[in-house]
Amino acid sequence: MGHHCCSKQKVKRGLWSPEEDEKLIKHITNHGHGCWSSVPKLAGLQRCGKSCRLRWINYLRPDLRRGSFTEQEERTIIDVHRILGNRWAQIAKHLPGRTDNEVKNFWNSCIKKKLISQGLDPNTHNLLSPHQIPILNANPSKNTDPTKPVFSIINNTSSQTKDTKRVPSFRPHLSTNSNDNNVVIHTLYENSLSHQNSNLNYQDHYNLVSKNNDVTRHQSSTMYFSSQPLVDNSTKMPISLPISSSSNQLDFGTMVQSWGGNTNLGVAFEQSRSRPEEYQEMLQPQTTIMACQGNDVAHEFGNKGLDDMRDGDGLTNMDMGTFDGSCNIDLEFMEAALMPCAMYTNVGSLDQLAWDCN
DNA sequence: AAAACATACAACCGCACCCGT
DNA sequence: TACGGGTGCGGTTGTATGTTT
Repeated sequence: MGHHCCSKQKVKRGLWSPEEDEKLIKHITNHGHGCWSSVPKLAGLQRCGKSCRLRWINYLRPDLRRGSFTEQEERTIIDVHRILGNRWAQIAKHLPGRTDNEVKNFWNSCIKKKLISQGLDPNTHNLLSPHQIPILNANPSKNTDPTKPVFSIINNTSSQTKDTKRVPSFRPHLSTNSNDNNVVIHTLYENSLSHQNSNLNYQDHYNLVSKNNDVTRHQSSTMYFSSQPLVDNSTKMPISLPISSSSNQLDFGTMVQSWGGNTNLGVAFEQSRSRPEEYQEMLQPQTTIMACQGNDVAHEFGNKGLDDMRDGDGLTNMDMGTFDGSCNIDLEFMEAALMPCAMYTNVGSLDQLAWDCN
């Protein structure tokens, strides 16, 4: 069956031969394409106009840039895709000489897998949802091949009962109040999330805290924080933010404040002082962010986790890159708690970390 | 060496939109 | 307003090539 536009014609399909290419190039070079449906007849081709157009646009056009994508192009694709989604033609406009088809193929064959291996959902660019949690290799020090992803995707659905299946139900509940430290607390959602792995069980709400009300980018760590509404009212799911990342460091900064108790712990961080000079001014005032959650998980995170990260200068340094394997943070908790706060992290660098998941 | 499998990319298909009649 | 042709777009399929078993 041919295309609608040429269903009455006897047309050739499949790969183009060099002779056909030559005919098409010659015709368009001399006469332009004009009306595509008339091109095959004028060029002496047994093809439909649609096929000619596609061949010209995607392959024969002289201004096409052939060859593999550069890192810069890849970054551009990811950044624009985060904003536009699968609008390949729009994305391709940001890449001179590239076609929508080329971008789409590159995305599907390469970028998509790369994002998944980094624990990111290629559709939303957020961390993968809890039931798709990418489990960090229990002993990453054994993973010496830098080309291999540090995550593998495990679908836990079958091992979970209906009651404990971790399907977050987000109910936007935006409110703002301040504590004595002038830290603005935004309660983003109430999240009925039940988690019974590792004998942990919590059902609480999460908060996002920042000292300023703007979307803030934690430059040196590629972690992102926002005090803007982060829930899409129609889908009730977190909104992804159009932020690009360039660093592959994971640097939480320094903990400067904590408050609350076992049921509502807040942890505030000061940006790492190791961030590049050029960002010092841009990121003022010092960003303070937190993960806030409840029950045992908070306790575990707040006490054991931070203590284990204490370094020699007496401060609780959260530079994840310095972990030596003694840290006992519950990765699942981290994701569950941080993702609803719309924190984005380039987890590709997590191969620097050594976790003791036991 | 050959079969099976995986990957990349070219091409196709169906649909939606625009525009002229 | 309805209709039809032309075009563009995104999803999907097909195929050549590379890799593994």
